[in-house]
Amino acid sequence: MPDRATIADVAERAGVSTATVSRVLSGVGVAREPTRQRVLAAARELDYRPSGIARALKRRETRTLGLLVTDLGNPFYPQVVSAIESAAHERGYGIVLSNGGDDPERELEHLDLLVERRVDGIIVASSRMTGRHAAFLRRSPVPIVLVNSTAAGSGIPAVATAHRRGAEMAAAHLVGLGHRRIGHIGAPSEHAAAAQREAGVRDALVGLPDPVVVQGDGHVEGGARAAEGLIGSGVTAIACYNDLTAIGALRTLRRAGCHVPQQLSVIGFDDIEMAAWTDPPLTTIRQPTGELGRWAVDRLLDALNGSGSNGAEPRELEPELVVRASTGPPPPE
Amino acid sequence: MPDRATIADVAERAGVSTATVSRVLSGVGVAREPTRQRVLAAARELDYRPSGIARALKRRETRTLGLLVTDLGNPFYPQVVSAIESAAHERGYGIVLSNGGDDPERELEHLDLLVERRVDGIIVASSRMTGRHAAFLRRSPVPIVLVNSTAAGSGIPAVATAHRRGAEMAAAHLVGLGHRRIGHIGAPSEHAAAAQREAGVRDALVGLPDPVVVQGDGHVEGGARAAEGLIGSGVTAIACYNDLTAIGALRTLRRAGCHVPQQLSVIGFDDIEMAAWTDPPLTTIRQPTGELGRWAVDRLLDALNGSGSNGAEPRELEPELVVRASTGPPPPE
DNA sequence: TTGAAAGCGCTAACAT
DNA sequence: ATGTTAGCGCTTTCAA
Repeated sequence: MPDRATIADVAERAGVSTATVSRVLSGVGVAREPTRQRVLAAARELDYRPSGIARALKRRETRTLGLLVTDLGNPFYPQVVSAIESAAHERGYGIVLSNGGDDPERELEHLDLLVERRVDGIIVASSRMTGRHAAFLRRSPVPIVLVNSTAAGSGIPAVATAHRRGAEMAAAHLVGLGHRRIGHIGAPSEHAAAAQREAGVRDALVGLPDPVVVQGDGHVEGGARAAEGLIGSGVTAIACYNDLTAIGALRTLRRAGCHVPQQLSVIGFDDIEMAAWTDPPLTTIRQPTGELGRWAVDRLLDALNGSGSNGAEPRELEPELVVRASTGPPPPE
Repeated sequence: MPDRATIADVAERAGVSTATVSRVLSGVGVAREPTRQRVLAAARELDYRPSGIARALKRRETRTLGLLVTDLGNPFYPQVVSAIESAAHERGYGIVLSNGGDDPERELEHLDLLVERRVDGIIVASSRMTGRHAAFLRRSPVPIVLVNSTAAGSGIPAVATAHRRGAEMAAAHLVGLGHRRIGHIGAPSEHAAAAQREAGVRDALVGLPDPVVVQGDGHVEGGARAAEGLIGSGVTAIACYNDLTAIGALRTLRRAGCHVPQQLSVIGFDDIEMAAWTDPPLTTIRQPTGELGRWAVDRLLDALNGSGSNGAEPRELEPELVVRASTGPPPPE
């Protein structure tokens, strides 16, 4: 492959200085029309592509954002990644993807690499958020924003779904259908949203019996196991921590010969794509992934421009109830 | 934020030249131990991180690979992305993610951006591959490798699952169970693997009736619709283009009151995570995503080092039959 | 063993 | 309206 044309090559061919080429191509400053045309022609003929590297070195910004994801295995995250990529792209930013795994050490290493690559900012999308985790994120030499998890008190800006509100909507939906004894399959406390979602369920249950709470693991297996504990507990509906949990619960119930929603209602959280494909299709709370991505990117860019309404409260986005077929009125007594 | 320390700052603090700092930190060349220590200390004290940008400009390589994905909506791709990211990371490369969408125009634009960012090479992961598509990929000024789709005759290196072989394994599994009349739900021909998978099914059916082939769309909806056409066709088993298709088929069959696998067997392809969660859990052909990622990265790096065993045949990787519960013997006559 | 200096390809003052 | 020039932060000859 012949070496790529540089700005000097274009300048020479067009018979102008590199400065002029730069001006014409970046549309900044002015140039007489004939000059402009010559430059454009030369650039085209040489198939010239400006070097983002050289530009980044000069401008001291790469127009690149780091995206650190810990759990691409959860089908919710690809949606978020996709949304973030689109939002960034629209604003002229590229995304360097880092698959953190769940090991903070490894994650620290990834962070370092992102910093060496001189990303302008970093988005961390992860459901789990421990204190240790937050501690080293705070030390980042680059602006960070968290998506869908908050590092309480760390001052790290975050944008998240209104988890508590969403869970309340879920439980309220069940109550509205006539359910009074409600079960909740929760997630371990390192899931940043676990406590809020449980609280939300309780919010909807004022004046009603407390929910029967059992612990899952945020995945299908945990949901399946936890659901066993709920069978015969007298609950007529289960609000699950997330869709994966609900899918597990659905499986257990089916195997136990328990009909959903005739005998028991199940509601999830997230609205991952496959929620529509379960049997019965899952009623759930949709997280606004598109908005989440857009806000995360915008907040980060704000921070870069110093116009940071920084720290402050996490920005909360409203979720939405999606009624499908896994919920219905409780069975008659 | 105070400006990041540069190599000059470190040099000054350690009382040496920048050249020495560079040598010590990149471990190239030699330095007396005391010098080394002083440099290391200075770097640590200043929390120095070399600028990958400046380095890239000098070395003319970014140690970054572009990853162009067209269909993050298909749950198979996150697995591939994850595998590629890990493989690249292990070899010291970062990944710039581009979410192509399915529009070749848009994709071209993404490609351009990757080139401007001076990625060292590009991996394209996409199930669809039209002639037009291949045509512009061939013009890329940067080495490309295709994952799981081949651009026949384009000479673009590719690594893919042995689709034909996999489909044959699927159909052979059904035949082995005693099935003789087999249905196949295919995908539109712009899916690079569609033809091969159909051929594979036929391969396993020598001496048996031809398969009954109906067309899906590679997604759940298409699978569901296509399966309707198969009910009452006399087939006792369905080999599906992929898992999403199979999930759609499962849904249709359940609604039609047709028991799987007692009355009809269903087998998928891909082994996406949720294949294990369907009801019944889906028997399928597992694509070796980890290997796929590793090979793709390695092939690309080979091309970068000129040691390209280039063009040549697409490298084919062996899939694996995963038997779950959606397949069984045909019903007695 | 270490240092001086010349770029890598661009942009942005500053001149003209 | 256009050109000259000084870097951005590194690596890498080449000299000492």
